[in-house]
Amino acid sequence: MSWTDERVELLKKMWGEGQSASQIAKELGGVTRNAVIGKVHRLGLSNRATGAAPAKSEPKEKPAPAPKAEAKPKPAPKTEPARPAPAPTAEAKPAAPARRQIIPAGQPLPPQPSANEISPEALAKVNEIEKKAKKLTLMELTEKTCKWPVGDPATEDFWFCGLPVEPGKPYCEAHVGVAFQPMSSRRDRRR
DNA sequence: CCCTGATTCGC
DNA sequence: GCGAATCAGG
Repeated sequence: MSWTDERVELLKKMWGEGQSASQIAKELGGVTRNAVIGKVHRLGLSNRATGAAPAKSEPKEKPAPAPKAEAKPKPAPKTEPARPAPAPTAEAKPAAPARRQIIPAGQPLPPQPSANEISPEALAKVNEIEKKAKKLTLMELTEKTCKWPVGDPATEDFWFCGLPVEPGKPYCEAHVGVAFQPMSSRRDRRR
C-alpha cells in the first residue's frame, strides 16, 4: 500500500478527530500504526491532546491549526447525581458522521450502572472525558472499548463512550470510577 | 499486559 | 519517503 491522496486525506481527517494511530491504521488497512505515525510526522501534523502529551520545550510550527473547543473549568455544572448524562448533546463538531438512530423502542431507561452518591471529582472527570468519547454504536463496541452508555437510548443522542478501556474492565478509567462504587460512603450510615 | 505516540535508521 | 524496531510513557 502506498500513501495515495485519499489515504492521506483520511489520515489527516481521523488524526484531526483525535483517532489513535492504531485506529487509523485499522481503518486504512494495509498499514501498521507505526506507518501511520511515521506519516503523521512526515506530514508535519503531530501534536494532539491524547493520553500522552509531552510538552516539548521546542517551538514547533503548526501549519494545521486544529479547531479545538476548549472548555473552561466549569462550562456546564450539571449536578447529575446518578445517571451518566441524559443531557442534550447538541454540540458543533467539525466532522461528526451522522449516526443513524438506534433502538426506536420507547422503553424506560435500562438499568444503568449508577450510584446515588458518587464523588464529585469522578463525575467531573466523566463529564470531561465524555467530550472526547468516540461515540460508538452498539455494533462498534469491542472488548477494548468503554461500554458506558451515554444519553437516552430512545433518542439519537445515544452512544457508547468507546474510549480505551481499563484493561480487564468494561469501562474506561473515568467510567470505571463511577461504575464501581465500593459502596463505602453509603454503607456507613449509622441508622 | 494493555495501550499510546516519538524516534531512529536501514531500505 | 517509508515503516519496522525501538524507545518512552500511561
